[in-house]
Amino acid sequence: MGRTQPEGPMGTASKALSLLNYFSRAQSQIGLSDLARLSGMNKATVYRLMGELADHGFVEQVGAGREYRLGPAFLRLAALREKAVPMRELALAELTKLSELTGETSHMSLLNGEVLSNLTYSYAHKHGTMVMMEDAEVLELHSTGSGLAVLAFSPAPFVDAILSKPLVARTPETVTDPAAIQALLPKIRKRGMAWSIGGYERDVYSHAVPIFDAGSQCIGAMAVAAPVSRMTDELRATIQTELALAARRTTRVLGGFPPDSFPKINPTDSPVESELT
Amino acid sequence: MGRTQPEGPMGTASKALSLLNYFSRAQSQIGLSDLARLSGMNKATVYRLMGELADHGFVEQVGAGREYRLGPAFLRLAALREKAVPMRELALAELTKLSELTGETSHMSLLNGEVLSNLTYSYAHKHGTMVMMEDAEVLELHSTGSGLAVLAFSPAPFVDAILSKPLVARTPETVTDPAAIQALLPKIRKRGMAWSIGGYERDVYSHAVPIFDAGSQCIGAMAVAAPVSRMTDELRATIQTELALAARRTTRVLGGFPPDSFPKINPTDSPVESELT
DNA sequence: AACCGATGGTTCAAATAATGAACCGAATAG
DNA sequence: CTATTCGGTTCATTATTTGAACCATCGGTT
Repeated sequence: MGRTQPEGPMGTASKALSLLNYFSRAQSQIGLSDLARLSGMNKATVYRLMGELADHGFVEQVGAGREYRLGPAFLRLAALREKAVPMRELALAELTKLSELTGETSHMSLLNGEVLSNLTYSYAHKHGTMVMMEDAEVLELHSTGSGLAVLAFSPAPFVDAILSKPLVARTPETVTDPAAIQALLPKIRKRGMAWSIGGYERDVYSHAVPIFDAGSQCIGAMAVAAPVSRMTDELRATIQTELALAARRTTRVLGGFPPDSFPKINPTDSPVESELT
Repeated sequence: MGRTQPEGPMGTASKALSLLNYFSRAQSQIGLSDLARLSGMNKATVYRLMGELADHGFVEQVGAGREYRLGPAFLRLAALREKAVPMRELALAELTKLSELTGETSHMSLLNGEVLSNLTYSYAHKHGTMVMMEDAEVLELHSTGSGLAVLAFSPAPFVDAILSKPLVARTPETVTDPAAIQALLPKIRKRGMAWSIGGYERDVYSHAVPIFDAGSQCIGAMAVAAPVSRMTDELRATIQTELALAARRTTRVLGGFPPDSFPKINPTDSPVESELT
């Protein structure tokens, strides 16, 4: 997936595909004029491109306003992808174990352009409260544990590009100073794990470990998210141990390899206190 | 989805998207040259288009042969589609009930170009044997109950186009004579339900009812598939009654409407014997 | 080793397809 | 009734796509 976006003029196919990125959980239907405005393309161009997307079932038009929404073709293609590369299934198996062992919500997300999107998750049913997740939920790179884990193991130009944009504060705890975030990354690299305490959702204490592909590129992260109020030294130790193991198994089972620089797991390591505050 | 394919020259975006259609359960990885041959496009064109698809995560290259396979973007987009239009979830709810009531495998598939692709399915666990299904399994229109149900409620030009192509016999029971199939369609239209006995898999007795969208276009079918050996008058009656009800509810809950010509369900209708033999 | 026929990838002039300002008719708002 | 919106359409201008030919590399055969 592309850490290769702004390369000269976009091809026509790319323009069509990029239109799909404006659909989200929050905005599932978009009209022609809106789409033209959002994309900065000419209305006629958008009209023709969306027509082509519609011919293939990638979008469909609905209702009186003739608004567009994502089409049914994705269900078929996602099933084919999952059959060829059962990422979701394999990740879910690890997450299920991880949630049982830790008693907390675990999830895995994939890098998609400049954000992470949630691939799948697993709840524990040990407590009356738990951190909630959603399919295809978007996680920002700068404000989440998973995002920091990914940043720490991504190429410097990519990191710089992300951190040079305005960083929105999701909570009062969110770190929005690029320099402060850059300073965190070496620690994360050394530990092979990132933390975030209340940076995304106020009361969520999150640990995250990067996941790598066959070329040792970081493609996403596996994470455990617990309520801040429930975090103890013991829980932290359990999460850190089990998450590291689960993430390593996941990278392996997906056919990937951690980079040589990635720290080896040592079971006798003492749990690490947060270094984010 | 498109019953609108062969309209003059394809746009560039369409060419790119059509490349995705060569990936299937059987062929999940395709090399550049193969793809060029399959599509009839120039190798350089395919190379550039696949590069654009790869930039957006729609395909990825893998291994030594640099072969392409479908990318992770579909997982995200499918999740967004399902969130916006929970077809799969709603259909599965109906299928689960349907399988419980009938004791047999039920499934739903969507029209995708000139074939049906399976959306989801539900097994009953009443018997030791059952008809097996798979996600994104492809069903031909001429040789399956679901396909006949769709044909019977599709525009004549579309039906003619399908039946004018060579019809492969999946089993000795498959009807491959276009005229014979055309003759079946009025009966299916009258009953609002199609049958297929051993036409696709040797020992499968299948009933199918079309599903319609908001414009009363047929978009797919819901079906119950039982082993031929298990079919009795009683089971047939149960399947016909429950399938008709489930399909009607499904069309409704998806926001669709049967066309005016579609037969109303009358609970006192006597079960129908097969008219396919 | 030399050769063959594959493969993935690249080039550049020629040909084609994409583009966008302006325009429509319809629906809505003031 | 006027003024904006909307989705959709047109067509001369323009910029992009195209494809034959070209590499370099790989694996098998002779």
